[in-house]
Amino acid sequence: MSGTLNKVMLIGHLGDEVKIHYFEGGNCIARFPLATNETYTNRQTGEKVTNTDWHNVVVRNKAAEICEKYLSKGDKVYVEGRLKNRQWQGEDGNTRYTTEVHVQDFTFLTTKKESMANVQQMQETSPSQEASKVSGPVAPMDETEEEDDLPF
Amino acid sequence: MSGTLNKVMLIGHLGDEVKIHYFEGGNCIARFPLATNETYTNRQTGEKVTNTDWHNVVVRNKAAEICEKYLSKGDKVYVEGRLKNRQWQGEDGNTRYTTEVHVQDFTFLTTKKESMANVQQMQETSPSQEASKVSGPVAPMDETEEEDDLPF
Amino acid sequence: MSGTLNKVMLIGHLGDEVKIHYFEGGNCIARFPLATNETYTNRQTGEKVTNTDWHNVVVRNKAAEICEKYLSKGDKVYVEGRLKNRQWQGEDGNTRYTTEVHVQDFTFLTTKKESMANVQQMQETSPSQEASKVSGPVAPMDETEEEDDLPF
Amino acid sequence: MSGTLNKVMLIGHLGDEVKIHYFEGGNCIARFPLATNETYTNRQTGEKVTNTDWHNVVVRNKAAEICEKYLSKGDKVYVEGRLKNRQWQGEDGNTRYTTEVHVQDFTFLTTKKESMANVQQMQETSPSQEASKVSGPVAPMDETEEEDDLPF
DNA sequence: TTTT
DNA sequence: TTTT
Repeated sequence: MSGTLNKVMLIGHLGDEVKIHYFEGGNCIARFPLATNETYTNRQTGEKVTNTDWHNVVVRNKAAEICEKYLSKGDKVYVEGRLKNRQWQGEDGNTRYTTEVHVQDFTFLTTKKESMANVQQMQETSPSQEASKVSGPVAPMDETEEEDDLPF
Repeated sequence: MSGTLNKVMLIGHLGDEVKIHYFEGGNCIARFPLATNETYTNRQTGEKVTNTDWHNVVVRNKAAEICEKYLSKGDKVYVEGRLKNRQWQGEDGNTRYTTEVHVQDFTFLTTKKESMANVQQMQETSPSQEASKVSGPVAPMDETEEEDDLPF
Repeated sequence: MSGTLNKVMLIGHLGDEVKIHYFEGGNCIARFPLATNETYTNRQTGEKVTNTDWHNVVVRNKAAEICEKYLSKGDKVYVEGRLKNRQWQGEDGNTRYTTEVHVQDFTFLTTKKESMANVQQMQETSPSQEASKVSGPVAPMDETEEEDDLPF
Repeated sequence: MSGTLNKVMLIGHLGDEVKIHYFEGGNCIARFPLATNETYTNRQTGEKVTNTDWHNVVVRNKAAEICEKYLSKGDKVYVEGRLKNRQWQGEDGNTRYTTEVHVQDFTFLTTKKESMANVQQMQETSPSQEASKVSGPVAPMDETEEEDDLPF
């Protein structure tokens, strides 16, 4: 259902290290701040202005572990996902709202270690996918493999 | 400059009427809430869950006036723009943060009045553009008109 | 791997019915032409010009069957996918190239039958996903169900 | 008008140098091939497969000149634009079709010369824009400057 | 070949 | 607060 679209695409730099948190049962979530910039010239003064926007990026499970392993503060990354509003209780008892970018796909744009070569362009995987992937003899990294030759 | 990307694309329904505010000098800004839905089936219980995300959409100047004129509560619209964090002072004196979607392009997806036929697929125009458009004998609606003089 | 991005997003109308083709083994592929329009005003003559672009849309497997079942000529649809070049042998023996849009996600924008309510916003599913969906007692429609066990 | 969307977003590497062509009247067009990759693991054989897609990128006028000046074979770039079908006459007299990506926005992702720092994240400008920009005391590079202080 |  |  729905007929709606909720899509965010960012290229930016990590403002801090990736923080990962594990839940009971093995799920995990990683978070990091991502900075994007816009630059424009003030028409009155003629001076160049750079403005930074910070985005709360959230990644889950296998993708979270990959980000935690390979991304560092300052790295450039492309992330694609959806906007999600999260509300939480402030210390003063009031409800606060935060907008997060929940990642569905990403690509590292800083090339550092050759070891990370084969983990890029990761897609968020659901638990069912991961299960089947781990159990299979050859675990495909994403969903782009040709499905024609697949035995199910 | 920058080498970064900050892009949001939404298809959703207006949760309320468009509110427009005029500034001295003639600039204006319009705001409306936009709802997107995600639907999934809870694997434990088997029940279908619909979750709604609300987005603070912000439109400026000419585009704002078109939205205010043609969009109503419940209408479906495609908007494209960038994420922008705005901070404001709460009543308790604390700084609060809101994430907004600043619209650069949009398309109406609810077709109601034939009069709106020629205002769709509006692109945000910079002041310089608008100036030249108004002054010219024929005001192009977007940036694609330049191809007229090119032989392909 | 790769550090590249290949993304297409279209909202358009089907120019013809969906044609589906089944392979041995049960895989299938569906194709349909999708029209997008641009409109601009010729600056010389002042006349309004509408230009149509046609896109070769390709969908696979379960998503293909849903499109074939619910989409008809003239319907409006949002599709998201990747550009893919396909080459084929012309009758004259020369190699020809066609660019296709291979769909990863889509949303119906024409609302016709209530029966299609629960098939929209389909994501291309990998074989492993499909397997788990069909075999499981509760078939998740997309990848968002994993959040059930997470406390936020 | 239109209610349609035609959007392409690519991150890839230039497969060749930028070729620019000037028309009478000062307009110009630049072209270059852009490569994107997808990588997947063949589940039968277990071998990793990389597939490259080539895109015909087309840029116009000021943006074309910037690309010609700062982009070289092998550079990584983000381009955003629309799909456009062009037909031409083959040597055998038959009509051939080519799909091009007409760029509306781009960002260099290879950082080479500091001199290019202030030309990135360029947006395609229509002739009217360029005219007004050049004539103004301070020419904004794109449309993101704050419009609040503008006299209309 | 679509749609407004 | 929207929509299906």
